[in-house]
Amino acid sequence: MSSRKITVKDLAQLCGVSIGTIDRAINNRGGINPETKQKILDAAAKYGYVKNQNARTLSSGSSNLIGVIIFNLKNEFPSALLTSIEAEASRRGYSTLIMLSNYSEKTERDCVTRMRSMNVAGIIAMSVVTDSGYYESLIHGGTRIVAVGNRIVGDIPYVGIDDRAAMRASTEYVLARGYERLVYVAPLLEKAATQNIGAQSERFSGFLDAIGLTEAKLDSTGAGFSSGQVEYEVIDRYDSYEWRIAECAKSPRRTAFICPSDTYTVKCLPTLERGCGVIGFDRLGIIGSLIPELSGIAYPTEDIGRLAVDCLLDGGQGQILPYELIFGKTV
Amino acid sequence: MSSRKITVKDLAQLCGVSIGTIDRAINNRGGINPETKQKILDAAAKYGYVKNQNARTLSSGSSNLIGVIIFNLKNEFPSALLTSIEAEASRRGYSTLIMLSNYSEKTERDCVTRMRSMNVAGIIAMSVVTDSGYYESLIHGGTRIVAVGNRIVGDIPYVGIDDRAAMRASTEYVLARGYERLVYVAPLLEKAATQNIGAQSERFSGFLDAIGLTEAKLDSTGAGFSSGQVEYEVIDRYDSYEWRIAECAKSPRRTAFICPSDTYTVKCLPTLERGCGVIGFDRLGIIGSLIPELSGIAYPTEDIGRLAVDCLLDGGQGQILPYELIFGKTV
DNA sequence: CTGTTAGCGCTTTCAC
DNA sequence: GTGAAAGCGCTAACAG
Repeated sequence: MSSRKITVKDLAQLCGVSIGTIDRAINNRGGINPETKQKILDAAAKYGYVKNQNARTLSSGSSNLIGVIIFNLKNEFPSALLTSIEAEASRRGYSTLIMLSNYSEKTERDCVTRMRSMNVAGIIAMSVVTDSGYYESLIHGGTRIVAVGNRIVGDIPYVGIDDRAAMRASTEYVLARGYERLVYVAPLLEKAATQNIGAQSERFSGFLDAIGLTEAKLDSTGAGFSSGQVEYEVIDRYDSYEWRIAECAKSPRRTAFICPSDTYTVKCLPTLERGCGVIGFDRLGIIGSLIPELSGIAYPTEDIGRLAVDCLLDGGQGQILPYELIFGKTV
Repeated sequence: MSSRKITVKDLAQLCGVSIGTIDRAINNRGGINPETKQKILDAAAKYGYVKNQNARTLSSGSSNLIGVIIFNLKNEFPSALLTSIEAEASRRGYSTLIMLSNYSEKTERDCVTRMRSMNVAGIIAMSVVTDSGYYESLIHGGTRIVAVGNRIVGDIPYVGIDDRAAMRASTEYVLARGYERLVYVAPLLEKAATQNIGAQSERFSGFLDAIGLTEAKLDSTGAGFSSGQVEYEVIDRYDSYEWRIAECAKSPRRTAFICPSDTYTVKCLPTLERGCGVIGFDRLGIIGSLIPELSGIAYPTEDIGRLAVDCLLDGGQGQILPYELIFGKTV
């Protein structure tokens, strides 16, 4: 293998044609003699020609890079999402530029800037940015954006499910099963004030929809409250939340735990032995194949990743996918 | 925000200087009047100038992209590794281009080609390629490569621990605790023939070292064998391996499960209740904070990611990091 | 200290 | 069908 990389120019010389012809062959455009084309392709293969993407991007103005901004890789969701994004991007000839925001709004903006400086074809973002104007002005400036996981306020294309409706349906299912006490387990809610936790807020709204309460009312009644025959409790702080789950499980009333994320679902599983119900949300990875089968919402991560890429590249307006409520054995 | 991106040329016009001066200011090189520099930087900020990395790379010949090839994102290790690589790369002003090989040698090579076509500064790879000549010729051709997770045969720089020594120490510790039966749980070994499962093979060698057996001998004795007072068994196939774990746990002899990956460790945890011992390998994520504390090797993923980036950028020869044997409560 | 200029490798007209 | 040439935006070397 030679040390310097071979270029179109070299190839032109080698084949005794002009670089224009090389280009026609390499990018199989029309208007070229099949024989010369074959000759060129053979030479390219023989000499190990690899096209310089930077030059291509610079010259053509469009790159084959898709930027992906996610919070981190600590949960199943971002990993799974990234996997399907990468697969679809690859399939369509694009590469994936990943950056982690670590839930920092500033970092997220830095990522966007860096991505723009590389002329990415577009950006798929699980955003924490709360200022809706930011992405709107980017879009206005010609940068393509698609939001996943967390919806961005304003009219940024979003690919995902209707989290609110899903949680509402999920909760209504639990109510229909005759539980007398519902415990909503969402410690992450404590961050709602300072961060865009979009999907989690939506889910909580769905829960409130189902039990016929507004958030305002909830605030005035405190964390524990009741409505009709049913008692409710919301675990909305990280502080010793596992202990609180265990405590709730001791109630004499038929209790079900409603988890808006399987991160919490796993913490509730031990309560099954006390006869409690548990319903989850996400159903990614191993948790989807538990025995007994877990009840809850299956999040279509695979589809979301794929469709986000398609939406980005084909210029769609985003879309709301159907969710699936699994009637398992744990509720 | 204007629609067209502003360039050095525009900036030069705006500031009434030449593009050479703009360059000196933007890349803060010497030989420029502090005042003009400030004026230029102000203008750049004001007009939202973002440098075109493709042009920079094309012109300078060096990019700020680091390619990372991993099998997939389904386990804790690649996710954690990617996290630390991304952090260090970011810190040093580099971005991370991730591609998944899905354990396919062909895909891995495609990834390498695509990365080379983008002029990445270098590639960090968890490789499955078995042909050592491949990467060697790449290196010879000027591409920087650092292997992590799986060592690549030949003298490709590798950053990681000495897996063999670690497993040997781990096994010796178990032996010293007086167990009468050791079950090595490594179904992945069934892939050894067709794939570079490097680290896993090393670990198995370490296990054999500890019990004073060679692989050849093992082969001739079959999966079950004994040496001195101690009995050994190797679970080296995926086929109903969880059931086999459960069966092994029923033995009247004091049994310990040796897991060369925590993927298997979690499957063995239920046997603790029968008085069995379990020792793990990796200790990533939640498993590191289990109660009772898990015995086993802690894999320094954080350091590996960071050092792999440094090694790649600073041209080191790779390095073997110290491992840590945690004397937990499960053995 | 600052300006000029020649590329980097590829795409894309526009002639022939 | 093919060739020639003008950029894309930036860097770097060389004058002034």
